[in-house]
Amino acid sequence: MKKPVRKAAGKAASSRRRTGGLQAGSRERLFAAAAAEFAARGFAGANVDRIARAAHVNKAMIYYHFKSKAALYQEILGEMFHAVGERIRAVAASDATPQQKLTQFVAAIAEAAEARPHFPPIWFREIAEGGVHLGAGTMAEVAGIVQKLVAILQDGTRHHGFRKINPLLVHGSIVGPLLLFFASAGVRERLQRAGLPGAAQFTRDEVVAHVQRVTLALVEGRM
Amino acid sequence: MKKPVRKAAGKAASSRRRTGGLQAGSRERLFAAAAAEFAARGFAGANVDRIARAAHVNKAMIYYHFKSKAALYQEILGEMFHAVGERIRAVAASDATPQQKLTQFVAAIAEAAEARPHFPPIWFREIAEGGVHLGAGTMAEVAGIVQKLVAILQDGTRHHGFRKINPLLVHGSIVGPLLLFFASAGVRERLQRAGLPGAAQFTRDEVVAHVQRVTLALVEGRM
DNA sequence: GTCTATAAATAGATAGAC
DNA sequence: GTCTATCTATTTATAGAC
Repeated sequence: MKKPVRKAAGKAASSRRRTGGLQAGSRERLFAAAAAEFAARGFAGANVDRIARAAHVNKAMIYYHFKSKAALYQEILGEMFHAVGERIRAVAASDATPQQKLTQFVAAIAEAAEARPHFPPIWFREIAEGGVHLGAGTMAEVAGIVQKLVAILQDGTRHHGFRKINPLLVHGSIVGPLLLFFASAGVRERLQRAGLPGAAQFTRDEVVAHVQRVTLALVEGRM
Repeated sequence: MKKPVRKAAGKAASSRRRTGGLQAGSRERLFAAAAAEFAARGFAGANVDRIARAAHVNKAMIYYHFKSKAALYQEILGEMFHAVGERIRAVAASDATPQQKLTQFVAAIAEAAEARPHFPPIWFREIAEGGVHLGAGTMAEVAGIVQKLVAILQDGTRHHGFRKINPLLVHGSIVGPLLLFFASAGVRERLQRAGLPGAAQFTRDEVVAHVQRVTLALVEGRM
């Protein structure tokens, strides 16, 4: 329960840079394999042996660099939300209009989901689990992302004629459909085979454009 | 893998009716406890001992009436989707206008989620897992639910001036936000404490009304 | 049908050699 | 830092008494 000290001194600069002490490519392989495992099977269902094998990393090595399976999972969660946050902050910091920022906000979420395909299912699972694995830092990151959306909407309401609307509703209408789309490829594939034509055959672009239209209509009072 | 024969003859009518062979209240308690466990911990994380204890049912009894933990889970999934399907079929069968049916469709999903609070998280997890636990019957039920929406939209397009729109997009814009809302109470509570005011304080009614507005705007071409 | 006790397998975590 | 071997706890599932 004690925050691990970030092994400060006594370590000369080595060839690896900020890889958490792991060999250069190992951390990437480990995170990729672990993310896939957590996405497919959930935290409890994930198997460290399997992760180690898939990442070509020794299992004891994982436990040497991470306190536990939970710690590894939390680092992955943190890294994922940090990546999303980076994109969102870039959008919010630009000098675009609030309308443009909203459109970009939607695109940024979609791009983050595509860059890390395991993020949507993991996030779905974490929501289902009540967020119990989210550390304080990651919670702050998530809150910060939503805050950026709140700020865009506030700016829009004050200076660009946006309708007053609960930002959380806008957030839900953006993130809900997007995550659902990106997380549900497997289920949609099955639904298609179960007799639901078209379930597996609509594209990422259609969905993004659709969510963008809905978002703009929401703030422009067309509903 | 062989469909279990529905234990036909040789069993005189007993005092219990269609409880799957379990004592009258037991099946309800078992399903409730199991749903809570699967929702909170996922399929792999769910513990049959814990389920048995919470339901005041003997564990061996569970294995006597269900083939395995997976079979129990699948029955719960099936029961949940059947309940949703019943509501949706009632909506679709009415003689309301397509607009009214859409509004009722949204309300029906919300009511189903409230009647079975563990359904949204379980559905999120199942989506994340690629739907691997969905039997053919349940898949058909899910497909049927979406089909009802497709039919409402078709009727609307043909005879009520609805804009032509991919029904799956409409579906995503209904189900995504609704499930997200109902499944995320825990996370929103935590987000609120992490400094996101209002995250935990918007009501079911707001969300339902919002999704209803979005849905109507979608088909009426206001976006 | 219902229970107790337990078999059998799985998987998180670590000791200790190198 | 990295590995093999293993300890230990957990947990699905069932045998067998009643």
